[in-house]
Amino acid sequence: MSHRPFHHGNLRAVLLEEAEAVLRERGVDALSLRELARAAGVSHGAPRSHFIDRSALLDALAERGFLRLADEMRGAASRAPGDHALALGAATSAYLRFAVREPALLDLMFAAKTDGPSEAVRNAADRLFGTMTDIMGAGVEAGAYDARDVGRLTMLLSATVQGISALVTSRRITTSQGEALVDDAIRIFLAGVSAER
Amino acid sequence: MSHRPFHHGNLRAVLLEEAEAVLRERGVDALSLRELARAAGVSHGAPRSHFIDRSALLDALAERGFLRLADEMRGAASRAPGDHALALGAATSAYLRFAVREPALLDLMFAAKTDGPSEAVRNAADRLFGTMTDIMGAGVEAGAYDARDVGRLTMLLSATVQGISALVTSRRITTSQGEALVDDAIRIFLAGVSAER
DNA sequence: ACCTGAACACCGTTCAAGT
DNA sequence: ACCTGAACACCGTTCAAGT
Repeated sequence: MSHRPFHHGNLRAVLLEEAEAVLRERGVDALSLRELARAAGVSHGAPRSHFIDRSALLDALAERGFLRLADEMRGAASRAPGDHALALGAATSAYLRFAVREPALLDLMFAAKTDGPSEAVRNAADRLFGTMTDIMGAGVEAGAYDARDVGRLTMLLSATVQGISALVTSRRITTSQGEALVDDAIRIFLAGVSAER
Repeated sequence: MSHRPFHHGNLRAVLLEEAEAVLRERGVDALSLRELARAAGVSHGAPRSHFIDRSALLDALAERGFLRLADEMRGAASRAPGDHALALGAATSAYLRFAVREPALLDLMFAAKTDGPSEAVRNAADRLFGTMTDIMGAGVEAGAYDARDVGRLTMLLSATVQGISALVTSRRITTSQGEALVDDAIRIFLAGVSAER
């Protein structure tokens, strides 16, 4: 049975993987459903069974991007369980590395879509934000700042890391300038909140 | 003479203006050279005389975006010449308003292009950064921080404002949350740098 | 449930030709 | 110098038909 040993039930996964590669190597503009279909060895109409249109594919990519980034940040932070400052640095540094590795994907994740994000994308973005909140929450027990500052500190830090990533991926600054900037931001934020009260 | 009273020497300007409108109302994906040509009443090959290809048009849009944003920030800051904190708040708030007004354009300005920004776009981005540096520089005379902190404070602030804008345009947070966040960021940055030394 | 393949409308890009 | 219009290759999307 199944003279097409490859995609039987996993065409969706194959398309997504290939799409991620194209995105990484040639950018969004080079992403075409028909080309993905050719690469997967199926007819040009086949992707339709898994993605209603091109933007649905882009949404799925953005969704997976958020989930991966959340995982990578959580993983980085967990490798320095005792030291909160170190964990925070590791997590933000993981964000920046993701940005450098997948610039077009990050663009997609924060694209200004006219109708706003789909529910799936929104949920995945919330997952990332939740992960960041968890990481920042650990700073309270470490005595780095007050519990009631966690919310806005998390928002502020995620915005700043995203902004620094945008500067790096758009080639406004180098990766190492970006790294130094992230370190600066964390230090100044922590100094700033404690100086404020 | 000139039975086509409209575009004689200004087709380029007409195309750009129409392109900005399409970008604002329907996003980048809806931007087509052929449609712009139709709207301008010229043949589909005509834009070629002014933009070598679609990405050259996008570059021109990004370039103009940077120049406009720089102007708007400078204008906002100059309306509070005496009070540096007020001027800084006005300038960053102008950034955020630009982001809300032109989300797709801002995306274009910070897009992660595979080959990096063109020279024209890079120069325009430098202009924006120069404007921000000038605005931050005024804080030294006002005694808000040390002259040698201006560089990284400017980088940090521009990254943060860009990141907050991205959160707003991607509908992760509301505009008013974004405004509050910008105010927070400025206050914490200024508290942080002075606490550091 | 998933994929094929024809059909349609639209696009970017090139280029010889006009003015 | 700028614009026209044909030509080409490619695309997204739809849909009846197959398995």
